[in-house]
Amino acid sequence: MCCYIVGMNLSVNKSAAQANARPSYHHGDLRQSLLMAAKSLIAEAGIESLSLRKLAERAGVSRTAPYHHFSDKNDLLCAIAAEGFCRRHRAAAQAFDDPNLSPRDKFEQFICGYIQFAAENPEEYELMFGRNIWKQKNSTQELRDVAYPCFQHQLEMIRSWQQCGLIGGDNPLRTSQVIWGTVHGIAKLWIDGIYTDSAQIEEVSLCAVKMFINKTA
Amino acid sequence: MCCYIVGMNLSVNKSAAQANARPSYHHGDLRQSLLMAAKSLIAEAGIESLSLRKLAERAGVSRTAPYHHFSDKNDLLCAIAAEGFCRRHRAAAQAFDDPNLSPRDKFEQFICGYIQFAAENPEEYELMFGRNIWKQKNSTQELRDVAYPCFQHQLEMIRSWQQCGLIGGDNPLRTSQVIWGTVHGIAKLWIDGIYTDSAQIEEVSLCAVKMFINKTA
DNA sequence: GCTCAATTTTGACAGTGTCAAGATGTGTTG
DNA sequence: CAACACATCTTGACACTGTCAAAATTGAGC
Repeated sequence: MCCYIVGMNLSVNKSAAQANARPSYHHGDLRQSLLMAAKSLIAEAGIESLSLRKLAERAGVSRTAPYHHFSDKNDLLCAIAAEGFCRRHRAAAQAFDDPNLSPRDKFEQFICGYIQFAAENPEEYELMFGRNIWKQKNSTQELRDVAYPCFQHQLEMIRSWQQCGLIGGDNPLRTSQVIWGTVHGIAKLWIDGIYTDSAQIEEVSLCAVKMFINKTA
Repeated sequence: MCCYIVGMNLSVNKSAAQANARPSYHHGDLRQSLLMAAKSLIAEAGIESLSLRKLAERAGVSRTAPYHHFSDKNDLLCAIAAEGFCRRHRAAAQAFDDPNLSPRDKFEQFICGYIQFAAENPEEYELMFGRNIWKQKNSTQELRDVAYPCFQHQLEMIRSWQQCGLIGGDNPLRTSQVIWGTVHGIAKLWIDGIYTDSAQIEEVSLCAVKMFINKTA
């Protein structure tokens, strides 16, 4: 496989399998390419079927090349998860800071948005909250640096909804854990294929909103 | 490895590695032995580290022997999960049918009992509700036959609590999905190691109970 | 006692993550 | 410009996995 020897002008008529062969020995931005390829592979066939070897092949690189950019398979997964937390965090913060929305609307937006995010990116969500990453000492420092503020933000939102009397519960931390558990559980049950009818996830989300909102409010 | 040749009277002074070697070629009840060994292996080191080969070795049998009792690794896992559903179902039904408990007590018992079951048997719970088993067409008919009545029973309990005005929500199915989601989510977040402080799982459960119960009741 | 089916074994294959050692570039210093 | 150091990439190898095919062993029924 000496595809890196060919000059740029000669690398035109090559087999489709080598379509993504790079012109030079050094890839240039392999780390980013690996992340991209990994995300597309995961979206195509699920996390559990992602192997470093298939990933390397798709990136047009040898089996062990990824090890120079990620110490581990776990390290790679953590990096992808971190990206997911950033995306989700931005979206949640944006809705919460929208001055045109009432607290009630924001709460509904949070619940439905969370579950919708998980439903639209099931494999990525599975990765972000899967046991493989968080169990034991598997989580990278980078991942924790991104994820913890995300969790903290949720806590602050819950606290604000409690303060304006929209939702009940005494201890904000416990309340936050319950509500987070609810959206996480609904998302998980749906993603994992336990809820048989998947079309009504929106209805379930709205039902959760109604059950948490104070009737007196 | 001709350990099955030795007569019963000669099989006394053997190495510790062959402690669980059986006296005859045919095991007798290998299927049950495999289930037992699998459960203990899972409890020891988690599901993901369970391999059929290690399992066979612990059962004192060759690598491929399990394939005559389970068509698949997945088949074995489904069988273990089915056992878990039976246990959980019995416990839940027993509490619900206790005539000495008020509806409120039963509800609290259900929420706390569910989460406690998951917390005490994290690996088994992970197996029962893990994606590997339910995703795609992986679930065995046997597993579904055991699990679906379990889900149905939950729905009926929720419906009864709604009818006596203990909890809100209109559509019983949706309400059931939300509450199930809540306990499942709390359990999962704890099992997967995302809640940092694990000692207060009881408090979280009680907070969930309070948030769902109607204030007017 | 012989046959047959159930059960278990050995052999093999493709796939996985990961380490060690060698090959190939790129940049930096004399 | 030459030589060296270093980052990057490759090949080779190892142990481990699930699973199939073919052979071996055993117990039950005629």
